[in-house]
Order: sequence, then C-alpha cells, then structure tokens
Amino acid sequence: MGRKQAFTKSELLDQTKKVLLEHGYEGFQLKLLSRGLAGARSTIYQYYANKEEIVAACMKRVMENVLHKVSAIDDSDCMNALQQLLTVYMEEANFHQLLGYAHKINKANSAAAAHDLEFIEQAHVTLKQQLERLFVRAQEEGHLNTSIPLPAIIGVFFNLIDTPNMMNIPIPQWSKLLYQIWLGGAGRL
Amino acid sequence: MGRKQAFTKSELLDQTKKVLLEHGYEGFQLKLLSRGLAGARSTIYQYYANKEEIVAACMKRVMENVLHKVSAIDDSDCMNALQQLLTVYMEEANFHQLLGYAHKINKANSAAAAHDLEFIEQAHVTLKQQLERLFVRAQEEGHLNTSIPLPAIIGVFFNLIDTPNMMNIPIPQWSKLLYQIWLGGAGRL
Amino acid sequence: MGRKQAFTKSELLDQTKKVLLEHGYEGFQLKLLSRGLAGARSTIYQYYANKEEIVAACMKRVMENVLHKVSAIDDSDCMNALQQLLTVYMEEANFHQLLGYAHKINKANSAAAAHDLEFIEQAHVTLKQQLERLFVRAQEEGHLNTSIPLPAIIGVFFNLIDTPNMMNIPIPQWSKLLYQIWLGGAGRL
Amino acid sequence: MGRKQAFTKSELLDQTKKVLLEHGYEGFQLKLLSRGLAGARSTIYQYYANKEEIVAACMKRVMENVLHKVSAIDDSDCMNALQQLLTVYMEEANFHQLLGYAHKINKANSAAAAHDLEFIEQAHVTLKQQLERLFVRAQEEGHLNTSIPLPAIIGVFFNLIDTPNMMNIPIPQWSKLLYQIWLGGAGRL
DNA sequence: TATGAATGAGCCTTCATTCAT
DNA sequence: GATGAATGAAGGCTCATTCAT
Repeated sequence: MGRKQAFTKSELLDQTKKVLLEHGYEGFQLKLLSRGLAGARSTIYQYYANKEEIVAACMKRVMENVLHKVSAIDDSDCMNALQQLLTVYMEEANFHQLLGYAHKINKANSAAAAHDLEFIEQAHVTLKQQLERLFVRAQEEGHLNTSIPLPAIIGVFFNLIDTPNMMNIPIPQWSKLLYQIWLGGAGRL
Repeated sequence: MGRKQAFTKSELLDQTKKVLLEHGYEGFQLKLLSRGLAGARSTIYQYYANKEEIVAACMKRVMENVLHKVSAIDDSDCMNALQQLLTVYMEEANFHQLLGYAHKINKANSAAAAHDLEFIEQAHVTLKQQLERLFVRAQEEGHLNTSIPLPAIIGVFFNLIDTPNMMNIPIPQWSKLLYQIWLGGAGRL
Repeated sequence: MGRKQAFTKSELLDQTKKVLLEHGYEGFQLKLLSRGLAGARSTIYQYYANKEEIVAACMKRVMENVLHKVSAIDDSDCMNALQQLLTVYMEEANFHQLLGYAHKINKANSAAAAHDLEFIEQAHVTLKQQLERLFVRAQEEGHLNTSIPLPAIIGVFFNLIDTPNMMNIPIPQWSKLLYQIWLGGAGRL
Repeated sequence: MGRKQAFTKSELLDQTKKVLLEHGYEGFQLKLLSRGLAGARSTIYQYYANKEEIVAACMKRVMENVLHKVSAIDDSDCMNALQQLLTVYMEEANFHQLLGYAHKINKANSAAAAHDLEFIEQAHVTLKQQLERLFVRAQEEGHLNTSIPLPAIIGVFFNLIDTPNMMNIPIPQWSKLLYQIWLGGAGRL
C-alpha cells in the first residue's frame, strides 16, 4: 500500500557519504543531499529526524563495513595481517576522513545520533587496540626496526591510506606497493 | 588620522589561517574570524571586499612564505634538499591542507580572489616541477629504489607531512625521523 | 466491500474537540488528530476536504448539542430556566471556548466550512436573543437588582461557565453553587 | 556609532503582547511580530535569541508591572484591597490569559527563557498566597458568606477579570461594578 | 575610519495536502 | 476505501554583507 519509495535508506546514505567527502562536515547541506537523490528534500525526513542523525548513521554504516571486513582477516601471520588491513582501509574509501567529522556532530540535538556515535567511538577504540597488538607482535617477532619509536611507525603506516593514487593503480596492488615502501623504504637497497 | 587601527591586515590573515584550519573551508565564518580580532566584524570589509578574497589572500601569503623558504634551500645535494623541503612544509603548518581548499573558492564573486588563486596555482605548479626535478636527480644518482614507480615514491613522501605527531617531537627532529622511515623503511634492516 | 472502516466521522469529531481544547485553534494539527484515531492521517480526507472543514464541523456538532439541550428546557419559570441553562453550558464543556475560535477559521478555503460557520453564527444569535429574553423577563418579574445594568449582569452570568472548578464538585451542584453566588453574592447576607 | 535602532526592546515586547493575545501562543509567529514593527524579521534576533525568549521576556515584564502595582495597594482594609486588586488585574489587560501560555513555552531551548519563567512562577505563587491571605482575612472579619466554600468565592472573583465589557465602561468603574455584583449578587436585595 | 545595527538570502525543519498503490 | 509515502509552502534562525552614524 502507499506509494513506492523515491529512494531507499541505503541510497540516502550512499549520497550522504559522497556529499560529506566532497563538502566536509560544515558544508554538508540537505540541498546537496537531495540533489543527488530521486526525491524532494523533505522526503529525507521520512528516514531520519535531522541532519545529525543522517551523518551519524552514515558513519555508523561505514564503520560496520570496516568491522566486518577486518574481522575476516586471518591474523596468524601479523605482517600479512597488516598488509590486508591496509587494503581494507583503502577500499573503505575515506573511512579515516569521515571519522574525523564524528566529533563535530552535535549530540544534543538527537538521541539517535548520540547512540550511533557511541557505537562508532567504541568500535574505534577496539580497532585501535587490535592494530596496536599487531604492531607489538610485529616488533616482538623482529620484523620492525627497533631504533624507530613504534608510534611513529604506526602513524606513518596509517597515513599511507591517504596517499594520492595518481596513477590509478587498482587498490590491491596499490596497497601492496605502499606496504612495501613503508616496510622497505624508498631508498636503494 | 581618524580612529586608531583596529587590527592589521596581517593579524587578520593570521586569524584567518587559524579559523580555516580549525573549521575547514565550509565552516569558515566571519563571526569566528572577528571573535579573535580586536575590532568589529564589519571592519574586516575595510581590508577585503568579501569572504573569498580573505581566504585567497591568506592562502597566497602562506604560499609566499613557502616559496621564500624553499628558495633558500641549497639543492647541491638533492637528498639533503629533500630532507630540508620536508621540514619546510611541516613548519609551514598545514600548508598542504590549506591548499586543498583552494579549488573550493568561488572565483566568480571576486576578481581579486581569482587573481590570488591564479598566483597560487602557478606557484603550485612551479613547486611541483622543482620537487620532481629533485626526485629525478635522486633517482639518477642512484639514491632511490628503481623498482618503485617514482610517482608512488613522491606521493608517499608528500603524505608524510600530515603524519600525526603523537609524541610531540620538535618539528626538525620529527621531520628527520619521517625522512628516515621514508628512505629506509620501518622494517628490520 | 473494500476495507474495514478505520474510524467513524463521529470519532473524528470527538478527537477534534479534544485536540482543539488541548492545543487551541492555532495549535490544532492533523498529526495530533490522527494520533488519537485508529487510522492513518490521510484517511481523514475521506471525510473532510481540509482542516477548516473539520473544525467547523466539530463546532457545528457542539452547537447542535447545545441547541438540543437548550430546547428541552422548560422556561415557564425564568429563574429556573436560567439555572438550567447554566448547567447545560457547563456540561457542554468548553462550548464557550470553542466558539471563540470560530472567527479564526479561514472561510475562503472552503465553502462547506463557511456554510457550517453560517449555521453557528445564526444559532449563536438565536441563543443570545433567547437568553436576553429570559433576563428581561427576570428583571420585569423583579428578580434582579435594577440598579445594575443588564449587560453587566448577563456578562457575569456567562463568565461563570469558565470558573475553574478546583474542588471538582459534580457539574450539577457546581452549577447550582455558582448560580447562588451570582444571584446572592459572596458577601454576608 | 552604528545606525540607530529600528525599534526598541520595549516596542518589541509591546507588539509581542499584542500578537500573543490576538493569535495565542501556538499562533505566535515572528512574521506577525515584525509586521507591527519598523524593521525586518531578522532584526528581532538582535534582542532575543529565539521565539521562546521573546515570549518569556514579555510575560516577565507584564508580571513585573503587576507586582509593582500590587505592591502599591494599601491592604489595611482587606475588602478595599480586594477591590483595588481587581482593578489592577483588569488594567493589566489579559495578564491572566498570558500567564496561561507560560507552561507551553519550551524551556529546553533557552536558558534565558527558563530563567524568566522561573521568576514568573515564583511571582505567581507569591501573588496567590497574598490573595488567599486577603480572602481569609475577609472571611474572618465576617465580610463573606460562610456557607459558600472559599475556593468557589475566590474562583468567581478571579473569573470576573475576563468578563467582557460590552458597554465599554472605563476600567475603574467597570471593576467597581463587577466587585459589587460579586459581593452583593445580581438579585434583588 | 571604525562600528553597531539592519537586512535579505538561504538553510533546516514541519505540516497540510496530494499521489499512487 | 485506506494508507504509506511524497512534497511544496512556510516558519525559525543564521550569516555575509551593507548602512548610517
């Protein structure tokens, strides 16, 4: 009964992510959102009660994707696991950047948004711990240069994600290449 | 003689940079700008005709600083020059990030802004060429691993700039450390 | 036979009255209306073409009730008739208040609403005349203090209806009590 | 310095009261407010941060007026004091009605509004106590009919305020007339 | 010149009403 | 007939920009 939906919740969140990455959190406007959807601006309110909830839901979904992919990684070999982790983060484009917006969301406006953010925060902590454990193992197993402080190693590793892929190399290979640079350096062997 | 000067152009641009980095381009508001300035919001229009011009002027100034510092680098030893370049970019905090906002500025609104952006664009190209020349030299002189495509090496190098400095190591040392990781890798030698 | 009846016209008007008294005319919203009804908001339009018609119909029904009850009053004894009138108006809770909203309804929007309002207006006039005749008779029969202008006496009498019943005395007794105060005053005899 | 104000805070509150009485709380719109002012709608925000604050401030001012006038009443003779109280409430037109809107204001939206409402609430309690004391004294001094419950007497007294003044009798006389009806009744002596 | 005040354009959100199943 | 979904027209509020002192 009733009409058929102009767009699905999933389409809405897809577009949300797109607009968010293109215009940043402060530049996120419902006008831009609806522009990329097959329906009017006010229709958005069928799904979410306000702007904040939309953004929070979008972030939550991205986080869930990442958690899902990460949980599928075999971490028996820690170096291999790191390589795969890097790939996952790269595939889940701009996961990193999106998370940076999380703290800007005004929780006071919406309980639902606050709840989603809580989830994201929790997951974030979990991911970090998992990652740190991998790095510690890598160090203990003698794969890393012990003269470099671990936080620096981790920071550089993470930052690889945002390296601009000028040559448009497919993500799996691009990820492998960056991993090699990170581990072996850019200098002559 | 009139009234006393409320704030100088330079103070205005300092504050512009601060607000820009804190709130992003889309979150840049004149209210935030004047809040950190010793004068009224409307006084800003004594210096610039609109928002776009302010941001463009700010970026231009940052670019000029970078150009100035870069031009002082001795590039007889290309590897040393690269190391120094990295330091300069890091010192000129968030130069990279600011430049990312450049393409968001609406040039249609102001000829002055368009002019400044033109300058920035030009300088950007120049810097890139200079950098590339250094990298080519580095490769020719056998400092780099030839099995890695140069664009990837450059991309990673540049991305180092944004690596979060969790341990708050002073910039010159932090720069040196990142340079080492980049060149030698994070793995065991 | 189609679908089952979601709610009757009468239920709709009951709920209309409730919402109207709770939120006032300007606060009357279809969302609040359907919330207390066993059916969807859009179903309301099966009965009435727009908001104005609903409110007008509600008022008309209340007025009809009052007319009905009033016509049953035996007015051979005018003082007794007045007492009974007061009771009727009080039973027909907030009749008075509802009528106050009548002039706010935008007739331009709906012929049906305009028609109902016409009826209400007419009935209102009739009731007033009837009442006035009763008061005139009461005065002529010497029941009222002739040193007080009749309009003042009538005004006070009518206003009794809205006296807050803090002690929750049952309406018939409450009505009788107010009638006594009105007639005999609050002062020592 | 700067331009001269389009309207004063006081004018704003005057108009607020007018619109509030004409359209009720739910019908109170900034458009209606600015329509009666010599300035644009957005100018209102120079004085108050939102709708709620405006309404709360308006009510507070009315309450302050009432408190001021009430405090000037000589209550050595309680019956005389009651008569004067009635006049005050009538002069401060629709004070009663306005107060009825107080509980509809959404305090969550504004600390300033909540603060004003706190004041109003407090003053309301004080006024009520003062009034009750007067009535108790009146009863003890034997001015009132002891066979009528005091709350009913008080309720009727208060309700007099809203009696429609059809003949447009000047307020002091109108008040006196109502007081007489209340005390002595409308019936033949 | 410096600025306090004014303001219109634009954004978020709500709501009566219409559509299409 | 009943309804879930769609939507444009407003209303509250903010902000860049202009005015007038």
